[in-house]
Amino acid sequence: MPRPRWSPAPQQLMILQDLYRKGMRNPTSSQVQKITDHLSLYDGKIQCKNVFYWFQNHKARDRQKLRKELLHKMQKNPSDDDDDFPAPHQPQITTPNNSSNILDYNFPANFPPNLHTLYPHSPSILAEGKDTSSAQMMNNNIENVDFSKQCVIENGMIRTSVQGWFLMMTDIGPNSIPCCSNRPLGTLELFPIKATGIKE
Amino acid sequence: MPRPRWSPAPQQLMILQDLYRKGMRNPTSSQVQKITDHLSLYDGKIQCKNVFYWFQNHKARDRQKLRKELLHKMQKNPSDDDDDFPAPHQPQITTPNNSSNILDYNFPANFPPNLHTLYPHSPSILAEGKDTSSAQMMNNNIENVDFSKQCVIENGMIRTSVQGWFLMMTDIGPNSIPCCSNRPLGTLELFPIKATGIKE
DNA sequence: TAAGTATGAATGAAAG
DNA sequence: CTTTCATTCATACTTA
Repeated sequence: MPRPRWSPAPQQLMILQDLYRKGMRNPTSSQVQKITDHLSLYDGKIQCKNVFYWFQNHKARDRQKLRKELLHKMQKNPSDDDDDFPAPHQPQITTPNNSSNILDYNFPANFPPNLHTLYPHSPSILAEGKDTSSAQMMNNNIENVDFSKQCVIENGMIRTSVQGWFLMMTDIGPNSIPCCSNRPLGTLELFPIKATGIKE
Repeated sequence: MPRPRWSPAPQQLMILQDLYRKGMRNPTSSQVQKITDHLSLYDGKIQCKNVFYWFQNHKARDRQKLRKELLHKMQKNPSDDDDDFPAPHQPQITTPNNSSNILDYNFPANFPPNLHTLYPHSPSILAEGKDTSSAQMMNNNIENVDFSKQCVIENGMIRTSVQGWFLMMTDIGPNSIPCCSNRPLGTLELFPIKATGIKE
């Protein structure tokens, strides 16, 4: 008997959207736990995986949409490729808020992400491989299989190190932005109050 | 309209699951090669990297699931435990094939991994000093547990810092890694299917 | 109801 | 290895 999939209640959706709007992209386990706990006030059947998937999907589709718009823009103004990007996002460092409400979540300094993170492709290189490395062989086609038709993904496990310009903007990791990652979560009460004043 | 990403055929999936169930976790390059070669009988478009990634993901998510279940049982009653992250599959013992094919794989001596493999430092569940990524678990968070040392030993995988990253997997031979060398390699002839001497 | 869409869920691929 | 990204599947919902 497959349980019907979770569907966020309006209140839950508002909270999630607000958190997302505030910059939350990859909530940590504790955050997911607390969010789930809080959202369960509105829907007892919510699970952590729902919150997790919600952020995954929302982020992915937001990015997808952005990518599509960008592509569309670049098709119209091909000459403006580089200038088409908005000005480099200024790191909006918000003052670390030590409020216990999770709705006071402050987005990290590197938010929103630069568009370069959407296409962080680097030219692949070939590398010498040892026959005992299974990872190394991944871009080797087996002999009796022909992949000439499709666009074979040739960049295997080896990538160049030219990544300084896009690595710095990778997102909100637990160990990236100190002001947002090392909160004393053990004593933090993320949902002390009911979510009020949230706008849609 | 090329299919951009490989999707295992049911037969392939059964074979992979069976190998995994038998204890295969980090197949060596030759093993991946043999598996890929064999699975290509069911899907000509399979590549070595597909097999490699399958094991990587399956292992990671299986481990993740184990972690969650363990924490669940240690935190609360497992009475109502249908929530949270789903189990991708349940190990179901199938009739072992005694022919000289893939199913003859014998799992290593250190399999299955006990809980110490997952928590080598006797995790204190309630510790909340550090945030873990939400992808790791959906319901509970564990404190930081460092597997790196053990993983290097156990998997024989190292990382170089040159040119991005690089995976090197040492082949577990009869005289390589002591803790994993008890594998009966003599019966590891996974795919002696081809009657014609291909090579070697 | 069929077609199209929005989105929860899952997983292959890859980055870190 | 862990974590994240991209793609796809599955299904509830919307629309004509």
